[in-house]
Amino acid sequence: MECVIEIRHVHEEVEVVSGMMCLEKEFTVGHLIDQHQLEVREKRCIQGKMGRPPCCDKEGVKKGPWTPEEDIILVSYIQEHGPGNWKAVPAKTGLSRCSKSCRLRWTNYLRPGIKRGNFTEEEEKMIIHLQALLGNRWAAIAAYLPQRTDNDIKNYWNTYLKKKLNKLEASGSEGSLGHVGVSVSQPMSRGQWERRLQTDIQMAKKALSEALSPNKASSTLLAESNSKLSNHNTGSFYNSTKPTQSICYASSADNIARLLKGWMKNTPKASRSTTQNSFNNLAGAGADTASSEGTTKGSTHNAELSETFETLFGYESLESSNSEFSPSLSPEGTLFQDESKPVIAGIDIPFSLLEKWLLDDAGCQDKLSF
DNA sequence: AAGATTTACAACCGCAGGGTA
DNA sequence: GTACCCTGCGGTTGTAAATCT
Repeated sequence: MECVIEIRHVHEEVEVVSGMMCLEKEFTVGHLIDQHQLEVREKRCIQGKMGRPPCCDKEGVKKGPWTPEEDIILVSYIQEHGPGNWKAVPAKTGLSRCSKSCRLRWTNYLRPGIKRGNFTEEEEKMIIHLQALLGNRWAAIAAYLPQRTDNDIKNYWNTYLKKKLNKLEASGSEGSLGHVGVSVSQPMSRGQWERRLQTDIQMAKKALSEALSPNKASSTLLAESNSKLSNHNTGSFYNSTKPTQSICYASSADNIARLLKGWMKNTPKASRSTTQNSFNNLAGAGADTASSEGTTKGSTHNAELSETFETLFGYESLESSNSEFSPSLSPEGTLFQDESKPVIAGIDIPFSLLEKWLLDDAGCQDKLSF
């Protein structure tokens, strides 16, 4: 295929004025892409090697942090085709990323419904409860925290909660976490270990059933979700000293949030309730960032990108966009999380056999009105 | 103020499992 | 049955930002 494209330079980027890239995806006039992307595509055109580069091929596969431009390309592709078939994504988007990287970027960052920022007290409790019950099965744990990714939870556990629990254990204080019966690895005899395990399981069962009770924790959880991120540490149960670092990626999260906001217009009420909150949080966080742009680097770039999003996708046009792209109706069902993820607010919480068994055993069934 | 250290989190890597030809 | 492809998961690493000395 002949590579014919007319462009004009706009600052660091190039704007497609006319023509078509040598990709299956046609970039419309006005589409802004960065110089690097253009070079990559031009190079491939020249080499006649358009198409999918081998996944994880060491050469030609970009690694490291994603740029906002790459995010735009990925999101726009997924907007058109929906998530899935990741193997084809690099080829079809021209991204110099392996399919895995694209999938991870989407599932851990760009996908709608992701809540960023500090974990709430309820979320923290849930993680502790579930980790005690399920171990390091982060995907399973994430299933009970609809707005958090397994990666987020895993990171939070490894960098913060685990240390906090170890500290509490080391100080000999049950502290505020004693009630959850959390196991903290420590040398102990088999007997001690078994007794401890039994206690842990019993307490975790109880704690989990309480945490998952729609009348209690779940409603609280959702209420928490509605609260502003800035209030997270106010009156924290643990009086968390974790520094506020809500949105490190706000410069682009703002843009992504604005883009994705359009999608939510097509989302049915039931699923929107939780997701919209996260968008509000996300957008709000972005707005917060914007409000303090004087101290936020790249704010100008940020503003430009926001414009780019509007230019590219236009919120209004999304009103009539493909309903397939509505998060709750996604083909994969993974726009939020995997399809097995329980709807915390929606009463229907499918438990695994193990969890059911554990909860049944604890006689907590009466607390769970599924 | 500057260097050292810690923290937080995005991203990568390797493996496992499911689907399919 | 099996080889291959694709995806998901959990462990780990790299690095920027924050904090400390």
